[in-house]
Amino acid sequence: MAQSDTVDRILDAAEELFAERGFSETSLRMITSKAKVNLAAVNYHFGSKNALIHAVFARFLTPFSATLETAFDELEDSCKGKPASLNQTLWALTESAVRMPQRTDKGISIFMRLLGLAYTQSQGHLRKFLEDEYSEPFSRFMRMLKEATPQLSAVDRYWRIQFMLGATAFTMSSSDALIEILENKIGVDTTVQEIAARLVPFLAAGMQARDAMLIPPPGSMVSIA
Amino acid sequence: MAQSDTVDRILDAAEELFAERGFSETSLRMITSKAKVNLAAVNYHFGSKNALIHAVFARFLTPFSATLETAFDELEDSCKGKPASLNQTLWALTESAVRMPQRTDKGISIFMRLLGLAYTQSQGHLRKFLEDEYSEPFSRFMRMLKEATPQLSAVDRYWRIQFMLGATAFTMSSSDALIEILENKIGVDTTVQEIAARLVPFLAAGMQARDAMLIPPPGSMVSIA
DNA sequence: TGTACATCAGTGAACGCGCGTTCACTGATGTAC
DNA sequence: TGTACATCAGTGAACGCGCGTTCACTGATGTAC
Repeated sequence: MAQSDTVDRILDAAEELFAERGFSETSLRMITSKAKVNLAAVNYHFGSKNALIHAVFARFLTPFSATLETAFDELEDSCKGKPASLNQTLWALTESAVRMPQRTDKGISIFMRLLGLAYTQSQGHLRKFLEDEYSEPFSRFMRMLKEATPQLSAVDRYWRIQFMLGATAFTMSSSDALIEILENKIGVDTTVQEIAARLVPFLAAGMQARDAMLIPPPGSMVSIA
Repeated sequence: MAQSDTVDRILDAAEELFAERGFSETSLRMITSKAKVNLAAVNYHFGSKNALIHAVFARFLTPFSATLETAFDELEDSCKGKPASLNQTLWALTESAVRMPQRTDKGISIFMRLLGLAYTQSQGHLRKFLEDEYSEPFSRFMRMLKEATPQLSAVDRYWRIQFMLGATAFTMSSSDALIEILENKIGVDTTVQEIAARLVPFLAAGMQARDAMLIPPPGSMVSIA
């Protein structure tokens, strides 16, 4: 018998369908029929649907977090003790995502979309799994952001980081659809790399915005010039 | 018999559960037992689960788009033919959302979370419903953004608008959770209004970032200073 | 080398369950004459 | 004013369906002696 590829076929099909439709909207029967394997094979190899979801994430997050650690190491080495700049930190993250070896040409957008879903769909078990397995590179990224924005108060930084995560997860998770809309509207074709290249300056500018926080008194907002 | 409030009780329960758990993860049985009405009442009053989802959105979107139209009218009046600034446009939107009469104190975050879900969960019927019913204020907002950022190319503007939508939908849709995390971490309590007040300058700065788009040649990214 | 047994990947069919929806029915209120 | 009928909100129970999971089983390969 040739070395079994059932496990990989299941993971490939699951990854694509989850990214397309979300977790609860994707049934095991969809996955197994796309993967051309027996329905029972999922539970045989993975144990449960939730464990399959974890395996899908582990397959791309484990190499990604290794790549990311290396990129952060190199960045910190090249900075010789001084903290890396905000732009450098964001680029290190972006480049690590974009340069990941991809199984398909849709690789990056599937990857981003899954991350977005993980954040968005309230799957308790998944959140817990990700926290248990991948909190370290995440914490490190947060630490570097903190060092790169010493002018911000902790509260400002917290919210602005959420805004960044939102813009990124949201855009990247719908990148396919957004690229298609732009193609239809203006006839311009776009790669995920180009989106990332536009996103980084937007995020950097937002993070470094002057703290213009002021809540206009009720009623005055519209009329002030 | 007292005037029936079954319809409202169903809408209240559905709104809260949808915001909490998403659409497919919320069953009619959860809704009817929370609303303390008979299971069959949903199909009696609304016809189907999808129609109930539409009704939940219509109940808050219809007054909101009216409020928004008024705010935009006032803003354009006060500008006397000149285009409104980016800040003014964003504030008009934010204020309209924040000032909406709320049924409960959780009103705004439920509202934002539902909008985020509508964008995020791939419910074809819902996207179509929203496009059919509420495309006008959305198009108007887009037009005003275009006039407020004449320096941007159409492509730049398109992507930056997506980044703004992402940051907003994402943050606001998780606002409850994010506020709680901050409370636990730093002991600071936050209102949705304050989040909005921090979000607007972030978005404005991002929209107006210098077009620093450049893709570093592969390999050079980490090492350049 | 031959035989007996163990391991393993995979299968086909069924399980019980919760889902959205339907349907015949009730009982209160409104309307026509 | 009384009676017959229509309308309407709501109900209880059941429907068929797709779901994740389980289980007894097969057949190929590996291992022990």
